[in-house]
Amino acid sequence: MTTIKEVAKRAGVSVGTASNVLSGTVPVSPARRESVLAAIRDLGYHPSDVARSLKLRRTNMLGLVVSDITNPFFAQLVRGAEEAALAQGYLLLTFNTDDRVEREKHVLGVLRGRRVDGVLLVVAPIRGESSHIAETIARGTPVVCLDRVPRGVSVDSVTVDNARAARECVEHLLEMRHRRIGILTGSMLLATAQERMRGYRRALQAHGLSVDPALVKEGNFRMESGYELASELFSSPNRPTALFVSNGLMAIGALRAVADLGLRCPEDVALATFDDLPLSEVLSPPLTSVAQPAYQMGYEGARILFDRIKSKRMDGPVRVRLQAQLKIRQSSAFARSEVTERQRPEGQASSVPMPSIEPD
Amino acid sequence: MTTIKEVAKRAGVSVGTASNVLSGTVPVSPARRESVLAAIRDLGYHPSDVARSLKLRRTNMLGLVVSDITNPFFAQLVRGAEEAALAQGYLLLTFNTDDRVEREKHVLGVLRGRRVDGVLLVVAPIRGESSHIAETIARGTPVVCLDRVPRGVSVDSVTVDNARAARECVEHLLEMRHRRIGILTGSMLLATAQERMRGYRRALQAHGLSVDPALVKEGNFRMESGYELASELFSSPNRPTALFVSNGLMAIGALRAVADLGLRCPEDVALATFDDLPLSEVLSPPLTSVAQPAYQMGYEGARILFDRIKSKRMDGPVRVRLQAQLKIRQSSAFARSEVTERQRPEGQASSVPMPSIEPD
DNA sequence: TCATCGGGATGAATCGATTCAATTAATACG
DNA sequence: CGTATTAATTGAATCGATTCATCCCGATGA
Repeated sequence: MTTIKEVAKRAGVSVGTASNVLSGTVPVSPARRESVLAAIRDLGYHPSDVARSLKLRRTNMLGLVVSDITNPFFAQLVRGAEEAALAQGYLLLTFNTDDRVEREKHVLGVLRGRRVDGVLLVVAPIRGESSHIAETIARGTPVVCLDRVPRGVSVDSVTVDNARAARECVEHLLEMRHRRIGILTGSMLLATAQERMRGYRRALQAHGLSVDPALVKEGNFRMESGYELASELFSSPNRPTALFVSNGLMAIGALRAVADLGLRCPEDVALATFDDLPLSEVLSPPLTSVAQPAYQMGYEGARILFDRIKSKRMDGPVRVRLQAQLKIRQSSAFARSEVTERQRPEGQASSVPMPSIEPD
Repeated sequence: MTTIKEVAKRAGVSVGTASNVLSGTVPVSPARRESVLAAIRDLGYHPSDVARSLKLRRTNMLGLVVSDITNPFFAQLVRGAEEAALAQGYLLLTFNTDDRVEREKHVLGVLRGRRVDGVLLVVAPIRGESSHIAETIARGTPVVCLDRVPRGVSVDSVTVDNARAARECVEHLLEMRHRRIGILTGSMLLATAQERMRGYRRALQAHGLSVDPALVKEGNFRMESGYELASELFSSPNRPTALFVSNGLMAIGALRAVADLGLRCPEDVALATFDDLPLSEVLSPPLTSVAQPAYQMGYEGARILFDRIKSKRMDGPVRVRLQAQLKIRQSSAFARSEVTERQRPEGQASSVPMPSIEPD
């Protein structure tokens, strides 16, 4: 691997001059500049970002810690963060924690060793306070939390207005004349799960209904969990006529449970869910779902992080809250639908354009 | 940020000794070892991997370049690579190229600057030869290609036996009495697409059938492309009775097209596809699909890379070929099915356990 | 008593860049 | 022509680790 010293020697200049040609911050006479550029070309020189990072005490790398990249929601979020990062010349060191705090802590330690300039973090559920995050920030590494805000920590964040979106979604089910509406939540240690639960409760209360504990099931945001909880819920004697699921993977599990129990959706049970998976539209029935701006969340998070990094401000936390969008499809049709299978309107789903994998 | 020099000073020893305590390669007297450890604790010292990388001329980082992480197949592959990497103390710098060669080239340049120890690469389709890959290897950065092998380059690879899997899949459709079987391929610039096409052709030939060009549609492995091509294919006067789709995203598009055309699957048209998405089972109908060992591919690729890195061998390329597994479900039921909707056997799909997101 | 041996410890050199004080060259001005 | 001024260039110090030649000192043996 050739170094700047070799370039300088071949061009017959000092390393300082060679460096100045590279950076362009200090003027260099055309003649020398040319010979340096020629040397670079001849030797196929590429500067070492490692050496540069050491000297500048800045790595131009960000840590990106998510729960699980195979969850389409996080995959989108990662893409958004990547786009923003690359545009600023930053690279992403990506990690999955599978929602395990010990992995999260470990990863934060690793990132410290690597001297990343900042961290984008989707926190794992944890009982008690997250001191390791506060410590990371105190040590001088800015952190921006995405999707979920940890308790007891003052930290920048980009989240979705979960309560509002959940409420809107459940209200839609109420408008569809449902009165017994169940809910599958994620781990109640997570702010997102709590907020979605709150939205559910508010919607019911606004309609003079109260929450029936038998219809509330706490899971862990995974498909298996959705399957199991929905199975329990739907095989109980007086099962709900509609179900609000608080994330996409659980919804898929729930749908599977519905099918396995020989129930039909939406005729026997209506479904509405958080997360608009690319497949929500192709499923049968197409799923009514809350489309979260995952890509934007990653993108915005990275921008906030850059701002922290560049300004070096340590002032009060920036909290950005994005709005989600309810997409009404056929899984939440009227209870005791009057229309038959054949006649049911197809308008809703078909009029929506094909979802694009490519953001923007 | 505290340095080893400060640790040494506080412990009253030389930096050399402090370093020796850290590495443990050189014996240090118990008394000094203790005082160094105490200093480390007091100061909250974490060694800088940047400085260490510079000195050791090794970064313990791998580049991971994939097409698009929102494709569940690649998400799984990334998880496999991450698992293997972390186990060896390596970190992953992850990039998406969206199958654009210019991005691939750019990323390879960036990774060069970062001095990664190796690269895991899912190549983008390209016309002509991929000299940039050969150059990367020649410069001393080992590369392992995953899923797709570039043409004209001698490089390590981990791929799936696409031809065999495709053939098996199409033969299954033939056994289901289909005779007019269409195919949606990916970009024919990709080895994977070619091989799957070959498998399709071989299966037909083995049954005395020849490939009807009107039933062959080339796409780009994306959902939109699957939708468009399937729409064309199925609205033609004498449409196929079955369709073999060469990747999961296109299959979802195709399924959508089938629905939009008012056709039923499998009654009007049977479907079988590459890629066993987590939702394949939940779709209606559950999709017959070729389950690729994506996770394993990432894992194996990383292992091969470590071997190259550590052994520094530059000998002939290692080519690992993994086998895929055909999962027969209801989307490929008998043509002109005698069984009615209600009576159709549910065995196949329901007996399969819930797909796990967690590998292993 | 003196030479030998060896385990520990030291500190300078090194990795490959950036940067800045010092120096040199070029130009302008009186 | 000498000096002040500006512009370009140099080279050494620095970032924070590792490593190795060298040195120190106590123990051992003759």
